[in-house]
Amino acid sequence: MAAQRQYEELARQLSAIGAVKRGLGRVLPPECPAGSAAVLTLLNRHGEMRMSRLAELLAVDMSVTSRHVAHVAERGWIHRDPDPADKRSRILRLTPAGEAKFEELSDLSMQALAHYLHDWSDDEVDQLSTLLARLRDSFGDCRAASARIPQSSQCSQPSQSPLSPHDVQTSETTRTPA
Amino acid sequence: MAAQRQYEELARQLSAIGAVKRGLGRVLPPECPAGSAAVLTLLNRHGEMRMSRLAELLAVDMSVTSRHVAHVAERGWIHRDPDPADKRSRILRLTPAGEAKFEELSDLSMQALAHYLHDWSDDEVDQLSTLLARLRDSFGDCRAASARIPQSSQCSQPSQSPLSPHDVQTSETTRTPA
DNA sequence: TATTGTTATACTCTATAACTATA
DNA sequence: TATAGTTATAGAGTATAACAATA
Repeated sequence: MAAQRQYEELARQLSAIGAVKRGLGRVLPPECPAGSAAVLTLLNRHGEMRMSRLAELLAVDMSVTSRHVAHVAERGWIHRDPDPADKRSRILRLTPAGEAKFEELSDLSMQALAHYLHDWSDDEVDQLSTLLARLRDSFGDCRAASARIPQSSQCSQPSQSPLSPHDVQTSETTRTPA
Repeated sequence: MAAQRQYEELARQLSAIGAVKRGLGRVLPPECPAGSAAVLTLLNRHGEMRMSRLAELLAVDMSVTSRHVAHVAERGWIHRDPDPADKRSRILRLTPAGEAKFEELSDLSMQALAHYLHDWSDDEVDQLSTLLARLRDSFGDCRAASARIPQSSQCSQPSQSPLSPHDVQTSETTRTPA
């Protein structure tokens, strides 16, 4: 449990981080905004999945996911095949064109990061990634059920014991068992 | 200079951090969206300033700043007095009502952070704040002049020697000497 | 009845460009 | 001519609610 002074500083930094995200977004081609890039990236990384799973990975509402997915589907970058096991669902997967587009986006992003972070050490990049993953995880813990925050108290649920850098990564894949 | 694999991971984490920001934004009262809260926070922290300075601290265009400022001014949370030294400029400063509103927002944000990050150590919070500050600084370096990113190369300008945690904070205050 | 996904609507944030007033 | 700030317009991202189809 940190001091208020530290939380204030963290809140300021989080508020300011939007500028970095916009900077990275500016290297993307106009036909592929950040939302579309996120869809392609997650499908490339995790393989085919349903809408609901993608919505969880994106951490946005399903309606938002639906719009992003429609955008990339219209451009032929993904297929939306009906799920034989559940006709309400659709299975999303990259097309060859989508894989090519992902590679193009990835190259652009990697060049930008290599440019801006040229004087960062490997450890620093890793540390930041790990802390961001854990940050998202800490917020995800208390989001789904009741987002109510009790007056100046702590989470009442049993604390998920301190995460090792390796554990953090699992949050993405364990939150949707089905 | 880190490996592509690390940049990919960082890019994913940055893309996902929006969920955290939205989570924090949800604790704010409806009459004070995140943009307004940022204005109040920066004026509270840095004291009175001009629009152009605030736009830099917010890291958004002046037109965006103008809208956020108009919103908080309409609610009586700041004053916009003409600058006697330059009649084009306006000096922004918190009103007593604005200070009270800031305290209210601060309390809400602090409660939320204390809630979600209850199992974070002091060091971890500090590390994340420091790395985020440095991240913003690294992107700010190459933003103003020519945002062109040379094909797979590095910044050609003399590298600002590795920052200590303390140096990072100065970037906000040194970028606008006038 | 509950769940998956889509669509309609509204709101926030942002950038570009045109404009006013002043330096 | 250049700069500080405002406003109009457009676009991306998001959430809520109503809806259709299926479980």
